Amino acid sequence: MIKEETNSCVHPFGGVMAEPDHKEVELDAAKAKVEKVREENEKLKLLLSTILTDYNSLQMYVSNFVRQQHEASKELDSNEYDHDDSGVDISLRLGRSEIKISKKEEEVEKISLDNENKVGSEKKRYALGLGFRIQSFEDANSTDHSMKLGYTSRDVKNGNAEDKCVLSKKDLKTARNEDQQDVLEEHNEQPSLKKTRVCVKAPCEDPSINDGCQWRKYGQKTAKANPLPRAYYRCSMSSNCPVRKQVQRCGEDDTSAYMTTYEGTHDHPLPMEATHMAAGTSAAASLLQSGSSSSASLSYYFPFHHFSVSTTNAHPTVTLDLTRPNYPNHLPNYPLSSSSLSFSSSDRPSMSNSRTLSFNSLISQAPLNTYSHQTKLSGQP
DNA sequence: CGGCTTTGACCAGCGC
DNA sequence: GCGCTGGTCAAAGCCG
Repeated sequence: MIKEETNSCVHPFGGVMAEPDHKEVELDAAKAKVEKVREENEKLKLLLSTILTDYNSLQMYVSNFVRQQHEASKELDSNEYDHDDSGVDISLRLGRSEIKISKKEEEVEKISLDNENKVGSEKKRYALGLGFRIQSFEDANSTDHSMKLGYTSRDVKNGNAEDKCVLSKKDLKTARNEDQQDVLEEHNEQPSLKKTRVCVKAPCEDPSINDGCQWRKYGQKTAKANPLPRAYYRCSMSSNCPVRKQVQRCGEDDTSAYMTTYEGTHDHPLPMEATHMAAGTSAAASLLQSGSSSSASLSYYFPFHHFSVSTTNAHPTVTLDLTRPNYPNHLPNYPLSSSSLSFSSSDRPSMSNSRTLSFNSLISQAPLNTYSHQTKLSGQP
């Protein structure tokens, strides 16, 4: 575009250049025009980027809105049929979000904020992390009661921990387990159920995708079901961060795919890249929240990827399969260059071009080339 | 030297 | 109660 304009400006006066001293004037004029066109070009670029941002935001908003409508109708259904698990409110805290899952949760949060004398309220409200909370609500009074019980037991435990004189390795472990249990209870508030897991199956040459977090390997095992080693990582961005992940090759016949399982809630702010990851997985985990397991409703949330939900072994698990594109039939000619498919509960549209695993691509293969290399599972070829 | 990985040992949960 | 298995620990080694 600029080039054409430039060419057309070379002889702005019809190519007539009678005198040599006019040449400089013409050159200056041409330069000025080029500069002007360049500025316009920049403005257009800026406008385009603004439009793209708006488009992404709008898409995210519509997606959230429709999802909320969907959840509302589901809630109505569940109330009508009075399932066994009615009255159980599952809330998720994944990524940076200020979306209230339900009015009940808002009330609970208000109560908890009051209990903490509103210290660090904003911090908690905007807490980052992969988290999962299951709370039982029968009525407002019982909620209040259960919460008070939770705090009381935790206070007692903390008190015991302070008084306890740790004498042995076993005691150390016990104390650590109690601390972890505290964290678990704090986030789940229902110890009988294990933490929600989000599995991401990614076709990748390297087992360790850079999801924005810093991980420290603390163990490796070969499970019987899968002879290939499974590596255990702990989040090392904070000394007490309870988040863990497991990385395992999916199978001998599928050596290029790795299953990464995330579990727990970060107790520290996450970098931008990790926020994107958490936002993506949050959408996956929100499937559990909706209580839906039908493929139709899952396709509704993830029209471009294969996914599944399981609750085996008391671990509610969402599996996102990035190795298997799942294109919707009703969108046969969906533009490949279309911008983000956002499952995000994040308040920021994803405009990052960092080399991280992202859920923003419509094509499942697309992120594969963007994995960065960190560590390797030993025992692989 | 500090941080990370490796790896054998230990522990708890679960099924029989 | 016992054995199996998955998850975790921690000492040793490696590396920048």
